[in-house]
Amino acid sequence: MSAVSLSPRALYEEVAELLRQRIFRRELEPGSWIDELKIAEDYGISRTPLREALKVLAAEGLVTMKVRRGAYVTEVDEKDMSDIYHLLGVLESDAAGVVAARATAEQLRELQAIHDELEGATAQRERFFEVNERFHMRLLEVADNRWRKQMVADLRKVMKLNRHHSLFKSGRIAESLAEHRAIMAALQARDATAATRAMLAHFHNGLEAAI
Amino acid sequence: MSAVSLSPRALYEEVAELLRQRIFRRELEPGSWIDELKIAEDYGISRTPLREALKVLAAEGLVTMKVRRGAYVTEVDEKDMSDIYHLLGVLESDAAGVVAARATAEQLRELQAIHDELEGATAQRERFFEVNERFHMRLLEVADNRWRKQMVADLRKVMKLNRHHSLFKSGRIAESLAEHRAIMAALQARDATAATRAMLAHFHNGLEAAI
DNA sequence: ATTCATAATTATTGATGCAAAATTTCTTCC
DNA sequence: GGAAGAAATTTTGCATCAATAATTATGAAT
Repeated sequence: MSAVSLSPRALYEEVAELLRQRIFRRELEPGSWIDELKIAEDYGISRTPLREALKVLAAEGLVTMKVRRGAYVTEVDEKDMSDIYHLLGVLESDAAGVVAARATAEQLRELQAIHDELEGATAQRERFFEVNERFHMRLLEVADNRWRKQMVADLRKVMKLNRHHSLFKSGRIAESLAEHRAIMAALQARDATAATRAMLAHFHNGLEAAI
Repeated sequence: MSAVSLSPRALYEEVAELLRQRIFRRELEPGSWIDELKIAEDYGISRTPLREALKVLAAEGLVTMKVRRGAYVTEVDEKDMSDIYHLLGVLESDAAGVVAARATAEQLRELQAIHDELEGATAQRERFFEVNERFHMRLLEVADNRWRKQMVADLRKVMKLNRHHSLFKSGRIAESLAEHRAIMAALQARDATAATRAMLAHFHNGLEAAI
C-alpha cells in the first residue's frame, strides 16, 4: 500500500501517534466510542496493532478501556482539568527549582533562547502555544529526571483533550509571558526557591483563568 | 484449561498482574529478556493477550520494549531510584498538605486506624511494609486526585524493581514509624504546611538511607 | 588464520479467523 | 399498548498462521 518507510518504531507506535493526532484534532470526540473495525479499515491494517496502540493510549490516559465494551476517548471534566493542572504545577515548579540550582550555563542560554522566541511570538496564538510547550519540555529535560518528564508529557497530552485551555483565552498571553519572564529571571539568578515559586504562580494563575 | 473464574477484567489484565508478581518476586530479573513463547506456554494462553499485557507493563515502566528485540524487564540504576524517590516525595507531600486541609473527620479517623496498625507491626518486616504502603495509598485516595494516585502507584511499582529498598534496612523501621507519627500528628492538627514538610522529610530520610 | 558474506534458524510483528458476550431488535403475551 | 423474552447482529477478545527482520553460524576468500 503505502511506501515502506524505514520505520525505527513499530506499527503500533505509528498508529498510536496517528490516533493521538485525531484525538487532539477532535475528529474523535471525548466520550465517543472508538470503532476498531472502522479505524483498522481506514488505515489498512489489522486489529492487532490497533488494539496494542489503544492500550498504549489507555496507559497515557487519552482513552479508557471498558471491559467487553471497547475503547472510549477519555472525558475530562472540570475537576480533572483542575487536578491535572495542579499536578503540573507541583511537578514543574519542583523542576524549575532543580534547574535553577543545577543547570549549566549552556543549558540556561538554551532556555533563554527559547524564552526570547516566546517574547516575539505573542502575536501568533498557535506559535506562542507551541514555543511555550517547547520551553516547558526543555526545562523538564534540563531538570534531568526522565520519570518526571514522562509524567508531565502524559499529563499535558490529557490536558489537550479539553478545548477550553487557559492559554487560548486572549488575555492570558500577556500575563503568561510576564510570568515566564519572572521564571527566566529566577533561573538566571540561580534562585531555586524563587524559580519554584514563580513556576507555581504561573500554574496557579493559569488554573484561575481556566475555571 | 484452568477453571473459568468469573473475570470482571480481561485476560491481558490478569496476565499483566501475574507478570507483575513474577517481576517483583525476581523470577524475572531486571535486564533479562522476556521469552514470550515460554510465558505463553506456562500460562496456557496465546501470545496476543500476553503482548497486550507487556505493553501495559511497558507503560507502567516495569518493562521496556526494544524494536524487533522484544520485551525486557526494566533495569533501574541508582539515579533512577533517586529520581523516583524524589518524585514520590514531591507528589505525596503535596497530597499530605491537601489531606490536612480538606479531609473529613471520618477520613482522618480511617488514616489514624491504619497508622495505629502500623504502630503494632514493627516486629514483622513484611507486614510493616504492607501496612505502610496501604497508609500511603489511602492518603492518596483521600487527597482525591486520580491522576496523582495513578502516577504514585506506577512509580511505587517501579521502585519495587530494586531490591535495596530503604525500608528493608532494619534501622529504618523505627525512624520511619517516628516520621509517620509526625505526619499523622500534622494531619490531625489540620496543619497543611507541617504535613507537607513532615512527608517531605519522610521521603528525604528514606532517600538518604537508600544510597 | 581472520574477516566478510551468505544462508539458515529463531523470534518478533502483523493478519486472519473463530468463539463468546453483549446489545439491540423483533415478536409474543399479558 | 407496553413489557418481557428470545433471537440475531454487532463487537470484543483470544488463538493460530504467515511473513519480516535479526542474529548466529558456517564457509570461502584473502
